[in-house]
Amino acid sequence: MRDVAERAGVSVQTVSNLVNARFHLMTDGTRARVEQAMTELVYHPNVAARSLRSDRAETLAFLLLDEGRRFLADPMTDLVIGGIGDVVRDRGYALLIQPARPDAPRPELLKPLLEHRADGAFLFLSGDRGLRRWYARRVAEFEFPFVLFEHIDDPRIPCVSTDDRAGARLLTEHLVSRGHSRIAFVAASVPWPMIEQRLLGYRDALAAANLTPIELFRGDWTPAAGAEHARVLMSSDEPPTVIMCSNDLLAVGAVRGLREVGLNVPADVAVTGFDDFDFAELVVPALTTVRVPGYELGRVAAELLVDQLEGRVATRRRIVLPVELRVRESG
Amino acid sequence: MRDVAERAGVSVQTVSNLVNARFHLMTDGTRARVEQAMTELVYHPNVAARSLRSDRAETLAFLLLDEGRRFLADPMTDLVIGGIGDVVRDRGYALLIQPARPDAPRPELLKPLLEHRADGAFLFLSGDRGLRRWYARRVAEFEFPFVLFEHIDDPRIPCVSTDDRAGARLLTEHLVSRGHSRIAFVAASVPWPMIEQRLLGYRDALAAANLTPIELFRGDWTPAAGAEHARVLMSSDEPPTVIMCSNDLLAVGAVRGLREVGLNVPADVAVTGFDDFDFAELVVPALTTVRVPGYELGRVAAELLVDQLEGRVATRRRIVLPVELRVRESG
DNA sequence: TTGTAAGCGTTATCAG
DNA sequence: CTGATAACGCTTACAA
Repeated sequence: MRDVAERAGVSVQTVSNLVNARFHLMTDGTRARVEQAMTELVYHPNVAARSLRSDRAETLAFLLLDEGRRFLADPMTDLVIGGIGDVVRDRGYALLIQPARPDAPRPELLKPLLEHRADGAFLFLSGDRGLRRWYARRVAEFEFPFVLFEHIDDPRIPCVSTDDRAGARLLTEHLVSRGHSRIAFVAASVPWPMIEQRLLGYRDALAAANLTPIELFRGDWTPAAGAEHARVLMSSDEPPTVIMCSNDLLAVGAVRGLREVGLNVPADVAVTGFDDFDFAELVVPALTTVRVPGYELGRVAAELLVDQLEGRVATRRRIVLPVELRVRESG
Repeated sequence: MRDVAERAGVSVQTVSNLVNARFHLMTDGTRARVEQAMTELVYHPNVAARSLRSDRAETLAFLLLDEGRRFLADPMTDLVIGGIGDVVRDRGYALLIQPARPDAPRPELLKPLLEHRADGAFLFLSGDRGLRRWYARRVAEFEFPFVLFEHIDDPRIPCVSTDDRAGARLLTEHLVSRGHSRIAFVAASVPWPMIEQRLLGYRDALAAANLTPIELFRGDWTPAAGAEHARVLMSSDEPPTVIMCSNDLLAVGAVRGLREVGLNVPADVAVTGFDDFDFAELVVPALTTVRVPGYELGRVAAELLVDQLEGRVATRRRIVLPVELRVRESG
């Protein structure tokens, strides 16, 4: 910066003003000279120095608690990060992704915040509810701006979510209306807020129809796990007539698992998914599922956080996005 | 840091030494006292100050040239980032993702480097070959450590790639051996290094078998584009007997497009993919494709870059990973 | 409108 | 082994 100032024959102060778009503090001639000097020297401000001084990193952190070794393999995570990424880029921030395992309190998850590497955070957490709360409380205690991806009661906490409970209820009601009475719900073993809501919606609808829940929690979110679920359920004494999978990945696996034991979907057993990932309508049979707007969810969360950071008063700090039933061939 | 020093009754220097694991510069007693003070004050070093002083951000940048608005939606990009992410985390670096459009020279792509936000970069570039070279040259000129995801001749440039050309040749030969003589190759309109190699492999095999290429470049990498390709090709005067799609996403779309006009795969027309994404063996019919080790590619690149950064002499600076033919049901 | 000088938290140098 | 001090590049009072 000193070099630029010297070359343009002005003080560093003026260069700084220009970099920070305070154009009213200089003549047009000065501005032009400084700009020329900047281009000639290929000058770029050093962000470390800037954020040391201003205490703002202009970076937001996506803090992810996920047991998978390859978190980017999860389509819902991708959608959410995609939505966040588009917004924060447009608003001039960088995005830092920090994953950790959901099995125990992990200090590294909050490191980007504590080390002043990020100005605020998105909390996309799985695992035990108590542990999730612990992280949220800690971030709140340190007074870091953040947005939580989970609907919780505390009105002081900004949170965004999708209406998974309503979606699951609709889907279950649809299945009941088709005459099904033995409806199984399957999910991976690690809890996720979205999945908890889907389970509640399922139970709501079953209770209303006076049916008995059949619930199975095990494995991860891979098609292989879905196939295994299907095998386990179909070899029980009273096998279900529908396998309601808590996401599309499990569903596509369940379909395959059923086919391998000679069962046809939906003729012999129905299968439903959840999320409506791109492939859901491409597989055979096309999946009946619930569309969850993950990309939008990310966008909304990012807007909420950036507004919060820049001191704008958010109109709403607790947002729930609607979901939509998609009836196709599988159930 | 000053607070920690005061509380422990030592100088800031000693605290700094401890943070930087220079334990031999203090007594065990001092060390224990300082560590206690750090925990009590929940102290975390400020990375901005550290990198200002040391001129190292301990961050690596993934510089991506992709026309898609939602770059994370691409499975190959995800795999590569996943591999990189695992390695850089283990080696103590953060990863910054910076995307830009491949249509023109985009100064923002190199900003993380120029602003000293990152110490080195991964160049995952698409678009015109000349433009790709321009970026690589610029990064090299500034002497930033980097790794290029593309095989190029210049021996000074560290690069990693997969043997797409050989894979495409094998796949084409397989199709020829099944008696096909009208084999079409389809791809999106924006060039990618990997795709260029696949095209070359396809042409190699066709030339060897004395067959005429049928090539179609248009649209993007979505299943919808694949369906459109299929429609265009099948309505031509001499429709092909195989549609060789340059990735699995197009292939799954092509299968669907064919079904919609009443054609059966592989009975009426064969379809092949490329990459072997997770869904390739789950769709119906299961895709014949070529397995490209994207995750491994990312890992290898990250190891190369970190070694380079930390002054270790790389054993090899130009790495090509093997691919594998996967013959399934579709072709 | 422009210039001067202090200070952000850390690390490196050098003296005790 | 420990402590004082300067410097990294920038922003922001405040002075000219």
